[in-house]
Amino acid sequence: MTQSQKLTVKPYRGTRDFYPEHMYLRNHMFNIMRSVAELYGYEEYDGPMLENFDLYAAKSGEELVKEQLYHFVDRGNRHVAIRPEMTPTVARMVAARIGELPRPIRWFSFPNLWRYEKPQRGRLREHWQFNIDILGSDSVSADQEIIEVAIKIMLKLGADKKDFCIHISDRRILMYFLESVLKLDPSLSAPVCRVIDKRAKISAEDFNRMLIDIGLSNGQIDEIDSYLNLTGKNLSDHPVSQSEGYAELNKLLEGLANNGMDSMCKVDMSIVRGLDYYTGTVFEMYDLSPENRRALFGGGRYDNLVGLFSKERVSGVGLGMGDVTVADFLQTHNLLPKLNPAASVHVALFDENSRLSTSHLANILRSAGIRTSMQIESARLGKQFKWANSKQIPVVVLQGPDEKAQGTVLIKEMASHNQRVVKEADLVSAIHQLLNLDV
RNA sequence: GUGGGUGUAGCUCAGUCGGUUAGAGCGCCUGACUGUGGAUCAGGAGGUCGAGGGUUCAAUUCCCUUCACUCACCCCA
Repeated sequence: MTQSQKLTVKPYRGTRDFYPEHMYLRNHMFNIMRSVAELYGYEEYDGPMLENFDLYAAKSGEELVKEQLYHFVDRGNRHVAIRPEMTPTVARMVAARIGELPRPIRWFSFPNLWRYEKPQRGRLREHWQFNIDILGSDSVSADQEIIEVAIKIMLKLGADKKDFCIHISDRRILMYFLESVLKLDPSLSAPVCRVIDKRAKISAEDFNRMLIDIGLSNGQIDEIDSYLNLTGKNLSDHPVSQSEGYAELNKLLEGLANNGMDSMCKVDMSIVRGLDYYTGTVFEMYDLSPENRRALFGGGRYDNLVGLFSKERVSGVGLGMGDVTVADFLQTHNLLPKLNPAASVHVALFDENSRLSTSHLANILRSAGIRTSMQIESARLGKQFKWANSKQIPVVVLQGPDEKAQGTVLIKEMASHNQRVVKEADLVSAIHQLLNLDV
């Protein structure tokens, strides 16, 4: 092979390699999410990365299927898709056992998802997403629980209460507003929703012009303005307080306040969300740092996705949290975890003659539960210490001929440069002591 | 899909108004130091200057195309 024929080392466009330091961060985030989910009694599941193409053709947005879905025909002539989202898989799995699963169903997962995007900040072709759902309950308490889990995760990741805010709305209030207050032609509601969704990002002039372009009157635009300015306080005076969604939203806020979560939440009528299948509560979490003002993740209540597969109606509420956006949040707020050394102790190898006894020493440490790496290639001791230093391993153990003859071992603490000689029998306790001091 | 910016060593970047053999810092390897790492010193490896084509006596430099990265849109969570 000539130079020009060498394969590229770059990962496929829009995907990432997770080197150990990246994997460490991903595991850090996911371990915290997992522990909070389990604390609330949720169970972990997973599904295949490949699904029947029809699963997405049925319900996911047209854009998603036409432009962004990875799909192919397999050797058995089946039309197969790589999952772009997890919700259809959850719905399918729940439907398959609809008769036997005790409800509510509390599940979570960490799927990798694929979309044929043009890669850009915060959007890649493959990303991992923490998905958590509660299915089989219509109660707003389920909505509350999902939001609580999200908040607990943020706090456990190290976020301050002032670092983030969950913006909450309810699709039913929005629908009531559009139909009964604004008396909008149903064909206009989708484009109007899209403009409302965008309002935070665009100027008031652009906002008004877009609504005029759609065909709204100035009076209607004023109505929309005052609707979007509603908060929890003045909501009760507005005509939408007649809607079913209003009562539900109130209950949700009451529940959150009861558990001390209300300071991290606020009513925001401009929250719409793109997916068609949301029917009730919708929410998005925002980073409050000026450097990273954007939605971190979102979710909401979707009624009857399970109905695609089953006669039975099962509603659910859930959220998806992407690894990319959460990592951005941690970085913005200086919350990235310190990389843990791969081993606590490195056992140096004096020379080839001491290989067997050195290997035995290393195994004594491992039996005691101490993470221990051992020198493989014999090399100059300076090189071995240098290696341990570059891997930030805090302790190096060495048994040369002198120590061997006396039944002792040399222990060196790298940070302080201190070293001492202990009896072989005291090795484990001496290491334990050192490592505890370190922490 | 649309528009802007950027591609030079593993990384961060200089440089070339077109002209011998393309540089620095950091990192890596070797040695000074055959029982000890963060310092110092010396040396070394590593580049078809993103790729292809064009203009020219001569292209890393100018032109075209293409690919990749990146930002903003579009779209979407």
